[in-house]
Amino acid sequence: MNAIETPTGDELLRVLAALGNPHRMRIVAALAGGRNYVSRLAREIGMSRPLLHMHLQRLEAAGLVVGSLELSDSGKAMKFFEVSPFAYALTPQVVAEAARTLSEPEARGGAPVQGREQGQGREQDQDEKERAT
Amino acid sequence: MNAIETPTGDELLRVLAALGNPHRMRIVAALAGGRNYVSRLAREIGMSRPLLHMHLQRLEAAGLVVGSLELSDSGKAMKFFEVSPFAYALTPQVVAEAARTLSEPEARGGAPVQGREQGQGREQDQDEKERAT
DNA sequence: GTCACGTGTCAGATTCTTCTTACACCCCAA
DNA sequence: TTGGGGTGTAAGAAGAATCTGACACGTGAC
Repeated sequence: MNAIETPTGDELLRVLAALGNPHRMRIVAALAGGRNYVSRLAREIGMSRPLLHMHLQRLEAAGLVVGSLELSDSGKAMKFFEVSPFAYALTPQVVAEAARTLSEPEARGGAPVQGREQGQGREQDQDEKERAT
Repeated sequence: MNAIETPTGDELLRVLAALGNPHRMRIVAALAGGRNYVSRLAREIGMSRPLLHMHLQRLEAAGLVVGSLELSDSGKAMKFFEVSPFAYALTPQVVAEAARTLSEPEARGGAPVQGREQGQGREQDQDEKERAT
């Protein structure tokens, strides 16, 4: 199901913000060449593990990669990551459509729940005379 | 010429970072509905003009909108903006391809030149033992 | 037990982005 | 000259993102 569909505003926003970072682009690129576990990936791309961990969280929250904790043959728990086959089209129309379903800042940054909370319909309507000299 | 092509790493990065912001998504959405000039657009989407100016700069630097200073019939100089017909495909392969041509942080943030500086071929190769306790 | 290698997470410093406020300039109308 | 509406930009505050270093835990090999 990697057909190109219309994402919600928050989803597209998460995807774009996640991919709009050079480190995360490199991470996705590295994982596109095959799955890998965190420590090894950190070594390969020259990044500290805590940092990589954070970036992977962001990518996973955006649905761009998926991680699974597996047991190696030697009994060590290793977290493998791989890219999910995402496919987004980026055009003015798509952006315009997505922008209509953008939620408020609090709802976005607050809790990364995937349950849709209803749009509050709050549009901006004040006529903002900010030039008050 | 809005055919879907392979962007350079820096270009794609600028596009994604530019679009990965709720305000800028709304700006693109508003401009997708027709061209507009800065002050009016600021009033319509409820944003201060200096702030909108900054966001528009970012969008223009990413090539997503184009602005042109025009003279109104009453002689006032007005800066009109409109969306450029961009079209990017966002898939792991595209990201992987783009990531190979990512330049260094200084070159990215430093000067937004569009002249292509040749890829320096610097891959990460050091084996980074960051665990030095 | 100790070491090597895997996992995760937290606190704090640093750096980047965002946003407001204030200023300067131009043109036309009253 | 004053006022309204357009433009642009710069300084500094506020906030968010990034990054490091240190900690805690688990397992297999020596």
